[in-house]
Amino acid sequence: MIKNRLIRLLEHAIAALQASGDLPSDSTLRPGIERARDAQHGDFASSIALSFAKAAKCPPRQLAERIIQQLPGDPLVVKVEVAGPGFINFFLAPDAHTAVVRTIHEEGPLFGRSRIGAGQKVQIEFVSANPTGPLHVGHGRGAVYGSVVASLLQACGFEVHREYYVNDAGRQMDILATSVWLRYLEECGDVLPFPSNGYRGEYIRTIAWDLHHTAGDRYRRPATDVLQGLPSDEPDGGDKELYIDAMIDRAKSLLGNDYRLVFDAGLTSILQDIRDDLDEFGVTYEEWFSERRLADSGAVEDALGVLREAGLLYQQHGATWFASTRFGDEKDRVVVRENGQITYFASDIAYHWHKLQRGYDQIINVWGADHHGYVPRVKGAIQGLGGDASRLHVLLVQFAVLYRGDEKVQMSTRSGEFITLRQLRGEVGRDAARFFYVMRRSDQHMDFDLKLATSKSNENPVYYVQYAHARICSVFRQLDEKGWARNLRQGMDHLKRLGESHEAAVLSSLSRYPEVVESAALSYEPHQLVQYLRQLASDFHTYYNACPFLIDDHELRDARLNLIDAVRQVIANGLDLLGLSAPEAM
RNA sequence: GCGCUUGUAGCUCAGCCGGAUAGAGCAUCGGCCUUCUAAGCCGAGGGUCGCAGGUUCGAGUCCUGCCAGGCGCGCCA
Repeated sequence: MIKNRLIRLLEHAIAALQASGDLPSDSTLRPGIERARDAQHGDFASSIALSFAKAAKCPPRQLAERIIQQLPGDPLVVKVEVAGPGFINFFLAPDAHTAVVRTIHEEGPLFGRSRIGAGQKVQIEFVSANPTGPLHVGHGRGAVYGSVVASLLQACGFEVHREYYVNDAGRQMDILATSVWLRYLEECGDVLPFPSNGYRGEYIRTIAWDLHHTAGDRYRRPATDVLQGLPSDEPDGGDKELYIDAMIDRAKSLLGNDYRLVFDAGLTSILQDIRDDLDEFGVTYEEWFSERRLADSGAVEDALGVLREAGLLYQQHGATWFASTRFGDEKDRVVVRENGQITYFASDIAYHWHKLQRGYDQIINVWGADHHGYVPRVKGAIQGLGGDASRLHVLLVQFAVLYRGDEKVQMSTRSGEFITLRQLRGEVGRDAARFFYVMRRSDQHMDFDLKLATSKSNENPVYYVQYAHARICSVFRQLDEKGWARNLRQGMDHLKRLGESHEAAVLSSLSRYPEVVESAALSYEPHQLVQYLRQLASDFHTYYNACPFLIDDHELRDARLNLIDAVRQVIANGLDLLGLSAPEAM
């Protein structure tokens, strides 16, 4: 990267000034350099003289002059000047601008990838929705965001392990199993009241129907036994939580060993649906990590044992507490309830302990933003377990609010009426859905306009980038139809003829790509890549309208074809990282 | 009430480690298809960067207060 090359030149100059005593040697400022916004300011600009001026006790412009005097020569740099209050502007040689075309051609799909993360292992957990129902649109954003962050890190050389934590243990799953069983009994012909706290979705009936279809009446129990002696449910003035818990116990006692089979029927059906759904959405994992298997391995007891030995657990009111306030949490948290059951948090402690033992350099959790209050206790748990909490990065994803034009699409999980991710994909398509989910910063609220995402018009930003790719492919088809062929070598030999301002803009954008991938990856911000691709596409469309490519001057023609082929390659590489297709025709 | 977070053009949003004249898309208005795909391009209008202080060579960016929105404050998951 030319940027790093310039930084090294500056570092050299700073070191020289420090050696001669013109700069204090204890200053640790790294030379900052950025792309000039205005072409009049050259290609790159550094404000280092401005930030160093005070420490050097020297006016900024004068300091800038001294730094320039100490800069080593570089064939790619044709001019360096002081401008404004003390900026150092770098002007690059024409060869430095066009070299990227050659590089892109040589590296092809690998262009933009780097090795900065080489040797580092990253675990990233995302989505991890409870397998109690199909994924809805709220899960979609985290799914795309997590998968793109993973791709970006991988492109930077990190060894990435994608993981879905399957909450296949715990009370919610018991509620699911019981809901399936009650619907199953209805299939058997028994009319029973359905718990107000049960899962009412239509998919439960489907699972129950399948179960009845394959197992007949095997799991049927007399209705009187099912209902006898239960507390009253909420509509009858009772407590819905107590009622559902009693119903769960009833299911377990009446079904005995069969309970597990009903439970697994619900679990495997829903989990398979989720896997298929994500797969079709371009979201894949190295591992589906089972909470139940973790619990069965005794990991919870082990992890709590570690905390106990560290003196971080105590008993109060019959429950076991973790002293998370010692690590900055607002209050201590229960890990084992009075009734002896472990909490979700205890299970999560065990899971994170397991992650720690696997030796990752970074542990990334993608969570819905409503879980932000949960972060301190998990970080506390990691510290309590003797781990390094700075290795845990919790990336919060805000919910997307759905609109259809100006109309807000109401979402209600309670009633079981929500738009599923599958419905969204069906309505707007995979590419548009993915694009919309990552086009904005994920830690901020976003409005997702279904009408806009569905439109196949110029209103839809998805097609803008893809269209640039298709247009370039079309140019090469036209080249064929004219009976011409691109002379790659000749084009590379005449890159210097790319002197139009539009060509300069395209070249500049192309050379930024590796910087963007690196920045987007290290800051976990896929939207940077989206913004970049829109800019590159814009540069190309402008160029396309201003300059013809298929011209008689074959030297210039080949140079231009090489340039737009480089654009095509970079757009394809970028779309690939986003999990989007790069159509050759639209 | 406490904690976290957001406030940038009519709307949706970018804005890099604090840098030079705050940007894009949509919407509005006006142009460009006998020539490589008009899902495109060119141009115009549109801003007290929520408000008030502070930090400094320099603040949309950092700090404090206030106003407004969102989220979180279970022996739920």
